[in-house]
Amino acid sequence: MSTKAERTTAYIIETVAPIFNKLGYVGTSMSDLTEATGLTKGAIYGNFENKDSLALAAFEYNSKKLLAEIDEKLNSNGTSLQKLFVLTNFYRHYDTFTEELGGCPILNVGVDANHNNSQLLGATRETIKTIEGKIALVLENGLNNNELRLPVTPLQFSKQLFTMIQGAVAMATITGDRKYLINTIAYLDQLIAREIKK
Amino acid sequence: MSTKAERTTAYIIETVAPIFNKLGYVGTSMSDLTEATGLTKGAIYGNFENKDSLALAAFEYNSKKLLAEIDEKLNSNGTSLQKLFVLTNFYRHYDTFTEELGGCPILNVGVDANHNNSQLLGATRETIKTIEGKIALVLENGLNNNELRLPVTPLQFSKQLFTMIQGAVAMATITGDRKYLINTIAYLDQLIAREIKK
DNA sequence: AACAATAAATACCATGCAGTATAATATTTT
DNA sequence: AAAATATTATACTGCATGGTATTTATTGTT
Repeated sequence: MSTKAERTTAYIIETVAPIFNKLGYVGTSMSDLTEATGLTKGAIYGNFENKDSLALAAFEYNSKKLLAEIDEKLNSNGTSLQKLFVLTNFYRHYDTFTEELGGCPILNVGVDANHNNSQLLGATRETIKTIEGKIALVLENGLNNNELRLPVTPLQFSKQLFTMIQGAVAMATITGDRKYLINTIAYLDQLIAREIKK
Repeated sequence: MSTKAERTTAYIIETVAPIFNKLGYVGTSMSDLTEATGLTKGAIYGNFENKDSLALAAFEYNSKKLLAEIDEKLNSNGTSLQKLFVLTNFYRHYDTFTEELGGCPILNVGVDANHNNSQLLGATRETIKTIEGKIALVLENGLNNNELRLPVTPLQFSKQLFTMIQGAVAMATITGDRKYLINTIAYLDQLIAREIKK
């Protein structure tokens, strides 16, 4: 069984993660966090060194949730092509998935941290690399199994795919219109079916 | 000739615009602005009611610069298709263009303002609508001149195009890697040449 | 149950924040 | 050039910020 401190640490992180994601690093104040958690600053600073480390833990928490979900989709049963479609289908409803995270962590933290917090920015870049790698792996398997053909390297195609997806995420986030997600995913499904399916 | 106040107002806006764009609304302090402008708070508050109105003016300034550039590209001589290629070429070097703006105003302000400043968010959405409309107009002319065929409405295709572009902008911004721009634009040029050119 | 160790609450810094009233200085206008 | 006006600098609010030292409460151990 876990100790008290471990449990409150976990509680703080999961409570605080969507707030940091929504309001940004500077936009989030310690009082926002004490209010949301119902704890005092003493409790929070007893479990985290400072605001920085808390924000980083919050991002890692959200990042892990996202990566776990993507992993699950890409490890589902079926051919590489089917895995890709499961992934695109996930992103079709990405807005509802990211609701409890406080929005897309990559977009929000990536942009927010860009000129303000190099550590958070680095963590975001790592997450991006990881996702691109995961998709590339599926594509590579598809190549090896003779399921599909690619005009470029697997990693390159993965990056291209992910860029388009994140474009839809950005536009949907900023405009508040999920049609950007729906339409982009529809386009990507077509692209996959026509361009890389063998 | 312009009055003194008008000139300093303009000076403040152009000096302050990239700072707000880089650091975000909450991330930018009045002392950042007095330091950058060399003026005192008295001078700034003599020309702007508060931080909000200054941030809005700063965004409008950046937005206008961007819209003017896009207008110029889309009004260049040549066929609709050529105009599109001039536009994609502009976005290929978008990172250097937005350097003096402090980054892409749509991405930065859109994400930053999302849960923090509804007025700025509204202004960003307006800018997006305007750009999408401008591109759609070119596509419409292309249709009328029998230059191209579209699988969807001009506005829909415009949105799709812009989404992919903004995806590249987002990824390039977050990762600091302009290859995202280059590769996405290369893909879009191909797409335009193969899919919609008649 | 009593004690030791840990965790959380309280009360408090120093500092930076947006914003303002007023004084000083430019700039127009006469 | 002098007077009126508009513009900028100074000095100062009140408040919120991140962070901390210390006290109180809770937990785990003998």
